[in-house]
Formats: sequence, C-alpha cells, structure tokens
Amino acid sequence: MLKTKRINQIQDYVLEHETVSLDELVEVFGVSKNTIRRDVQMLVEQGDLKKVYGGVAVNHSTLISFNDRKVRSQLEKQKIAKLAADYVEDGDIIFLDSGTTTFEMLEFIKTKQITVVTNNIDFIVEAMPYENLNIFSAGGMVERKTKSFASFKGEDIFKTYNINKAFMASTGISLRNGVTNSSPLETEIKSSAVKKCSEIFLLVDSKKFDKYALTTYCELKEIDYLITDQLPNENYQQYAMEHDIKLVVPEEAPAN
Amino acid sequence: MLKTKRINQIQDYVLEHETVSLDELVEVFGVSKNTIRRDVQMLVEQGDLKKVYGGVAVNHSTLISFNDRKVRSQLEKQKIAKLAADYVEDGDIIFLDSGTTTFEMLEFIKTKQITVVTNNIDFIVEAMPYENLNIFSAGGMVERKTKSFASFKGEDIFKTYNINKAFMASTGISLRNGVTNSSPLETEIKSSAVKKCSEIFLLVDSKKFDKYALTTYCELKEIDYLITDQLPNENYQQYAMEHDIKLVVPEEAPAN
DNA sequence: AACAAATAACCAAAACTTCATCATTTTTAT
DNA sequence: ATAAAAATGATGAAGTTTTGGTTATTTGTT
Repeated sequence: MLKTKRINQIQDYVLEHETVSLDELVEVFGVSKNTIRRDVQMLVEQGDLKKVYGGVAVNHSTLISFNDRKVRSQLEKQKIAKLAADYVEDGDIIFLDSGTTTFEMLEFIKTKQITVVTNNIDFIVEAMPYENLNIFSAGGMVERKTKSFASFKGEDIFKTYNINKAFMASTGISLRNGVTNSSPLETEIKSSAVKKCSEIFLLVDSKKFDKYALTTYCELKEIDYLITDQLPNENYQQYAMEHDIKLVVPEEAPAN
Repeated sequence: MLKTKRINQIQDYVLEHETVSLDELVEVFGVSKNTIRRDVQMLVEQGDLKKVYGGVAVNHSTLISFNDRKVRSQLEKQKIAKLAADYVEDGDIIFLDSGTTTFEMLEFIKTKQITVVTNNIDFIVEAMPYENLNIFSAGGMVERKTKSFASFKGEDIFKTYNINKAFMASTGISLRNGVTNSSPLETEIKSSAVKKCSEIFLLVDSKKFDKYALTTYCELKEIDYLITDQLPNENYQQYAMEHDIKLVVPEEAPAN
C-alpha cells in the first residue's frame, strides 16, 4: 500500500477509536512496528494526533481550533452523515438542509455524480473543489447564526426542480411538537422541502430527542427515514412503526 | 484515447481515490508507466495533484493558495474598489456583481449600514463577520470558474427588491461590443441588474478596454459611472461625454 | 533500584524515482 | 501522400526513499 494512503488511514483509524496501541496498528496495517512508529511520528508532527506511551490518541486541543476536514466535528455526526450518504445515488437531485450534521455528508458524497440543492453556505464553499457535484444554491438572506440562506419564497426552487430526496436537520424533535428549529426565517424553506420532496431523511443525533425549539416545520410522521446514532426509546419506536418511518442507526460494533 | 482526455480522467480518478499508486494507474489506463509518469508530471505542474512516493495524491493545499491569490490581488483593483465604495452610502441597497474587483469593495464598505444583493460567493463568505451588512444571495447554479451563482431567473430579485445601485464587473469592454463577460449563464442576471437598478457603476481596470468576451450583457451607454484606474483614450472620453457617463479615475498620484 | 516495555538510532535490502537513450506508433502539417 | 513532430513504450543505470531487523537507550512500573 502507498505510504501516504496508509498514513491517512491510520489517522482515520485513530480518530475512530480515540486511542489505539501501536501493536494494534501493526496488526491492522500489516507493517512493522518501526514503520508504524515513523508514520505516527509524521502525524504527530503534523499536529493531527498526539503520542501516548505505547500508543497514539486524537489531539483534542487542535480539534476545536483547527478546521481539518476529518477532525472538525463529533463522531456522532459523521456516523449519521455516513448512514445518510448511503441513500444517495448517482443521478440523484437532493436537497441538503443547513446544519452541521448535513454538512458532514459532503465527505461521503463528494465523489458521486449528483445535483445538490442547498441553503447551507459551508457546504457550498467546501464543495467547490468537487466538480462532479452540481451545486444549486437556494439563495435568500444570509443567516449568520446558521450560516445559511433563509428564503422568503423558497417554494420556487421546489417547483422548478424535481428533487427526489431531502436531507433535513433539526435542533430538536419530539412526538408532540414534531420537527423543530430555532430560526423562523428558515422555517418556510424547510417545510416546503418536506412537502415537495418525495423521500425525506431526517438526520438528528440522539441528544435532540424530546427537545424542541421555537418553530415546528413539519410533523414527525412526514419523515420517511429517521437517521440517528442510537436507537431511540420505545415511544419513538412505536411511533415509527405506526407511521411507517424507517429508523436507521449504526450497526452495533461488536468489537468495541 | 486522447492524451488530454486521459489526463483529465487520471485527475478524476485520483480525486475520487484520494491517493493512487502509479502501478494502479498503469493498470487502469492501460499505458506504460513512463506515460503515466509524464501525465502525472503535467498534472502536478498544473497544481491539481501532488506526487507522493509511489503514487499521486490530491493537493489539499491548492485551496489555500487559491485564497492567497485573492489576498495578493492587484493594487489596481483595490484602487478601483475604493473609488466605487465612495458611492455607497448608509441605507443603500446595492447589487454587487461577481468578480474580483467588485469583491475588493468589501474592505471599503464593511463598516457601512447597507444591504448587499450579490451572487459573488467569495463576498458572501468573507462578509460573514460584518453583521451590519445585510447580505442577500441571488441563488442559482454554482459556477466554479467565477465562484458565483448563475441564475436562470434572476430577474425575480430585482422585482422584489428596489436596488438603487449596481456595481458591475466585466472581462472586457469595447465601444462596439459593449460590456461583455465570458460566462453565458451569468449574462441574464447581469443584464437584468443593469436594467432594473437606477444607478449603474462599472468597475474595470484599464487592461480590459478594447477587449471583449463571449457575450454582451449591456451597451456601454447604459452605464452611469465608469470606474477605472487610468483615464481611457480619447474615443472613450468622447463616448462618455456624449452618453452622459461619468468617468471616475484615481487622483493623479504624483509619485507614480 | 530493577525490570520490562517502549523508543530511538543505525544499517542493509527492497522498492521506487529520475534521467537518458532509442525504437515505434500516432498525429499534424505541407 | 509524405515528411516532420509529438507521443508512447521499453530498457537500464544511478540516486532516493522506505522498510524491517538489530541494537542501544529511554521511560514507566513495581
């Protein structure tokens, strides 16, 4: 294997496992301990990881300040994003909501041949290098808090484009209040996305359950896929069953 | 297969795989290692990829250098931008065209109380910190070449908003062909900006005179203010006089 | 302090690169 | 159609980088 590739994979591996022993890396990558040492040294010098006696760990100090593509957000969000990205196929026209979780999908869809309609400014900027992605911006007032465009008449884009899948974010969901968010300006574009797209995916980490924010942009039952990092409680499972919502959670990793 | 086509495909292939060994490229493209080497060399010189031991990898630093280019932008553009910014007053609602010269205006208007309607992605991103600026994005397809949004039905924003001043850019102007630009997709939004806004400012550096590009988005006489770094030749002065265009150039700096 | 584990330093073998040369094929221009 | 130019493939020598093993040195634990 290419040295560069191996080093990248080591970084990913460590990020995923938080801390890893050198012996484990030797095992996994099938190279000598000596080589692993040198690779790790490189990553440490680069600032991405830090060395601990006998192994290597993620460098949490740079995690916050540094905007490295892999390091920049919680593992949960990446896991959710990865699950969601599995539903994206070449040729799709998808709507991608504002929010950090949906933003994380970029990493997993950046090589696909798709059209992305979005109001997520970070996504637009970071997606610039990937020319296979056709990006369509919703336009509208810049909302600094969410780094997104809030459109007054967002419906238009859903009228002119046939978007088959919508990947939505939320600041809190509950059985009573449905899917909520804190920015009233964005509510309109979100709710029309849900109404006009054929398949709705909601990406929320487990901490968002039973929370709710200022405005509701749709009912929970309007969702087709609820993608999260942990199986929610019995009530939600029941509700999902009744309303034909597919619950998607990561495979239980046995060797954890 | 055509050489250029192969090189493009190699680039795509590497972009997709992050890092690839030369042997793999030999395998995939069915040419000799010698040729792959030469192709790769070309791509490296072009700055898109970088060589690593045993293969190639995507050049992640290209993004940074891309931003550098912006930082070390020509003095002329800044001078022109400064002149233009003098016409912006608190309370204005301005349209800001895509392009690097108009982008430079940010520095000189960032503290004003205005609303900016724009399709200039760089401007939107860089203006984020200045909360006094109300930013409205035109939306549309992302045009990577110009880092802008190209709208099919851009007229809408000019209908709903009363924009009093438009600051336009161009890749070439001439008396015969008028104000031109190279991206057909953007032509519509540009020409409707010119038609709907009350005062039109055109920012062009002196090198753009007597040049012209693919499409014309308005006649020269539709311009109200022509802002540039050097007094253009007699023909243009004459034309400006006849059509009531105000020529704006920097004060003669004696120490030039 | 004593011991084991981890690390660093060094070295030779293996893998890879670079550069040059030359024959062959493909493309372009006349 | 023919000649010239460009691109490609094959080969080989010389130089680098990487790698795994060995051996000293350091570090952490008891």
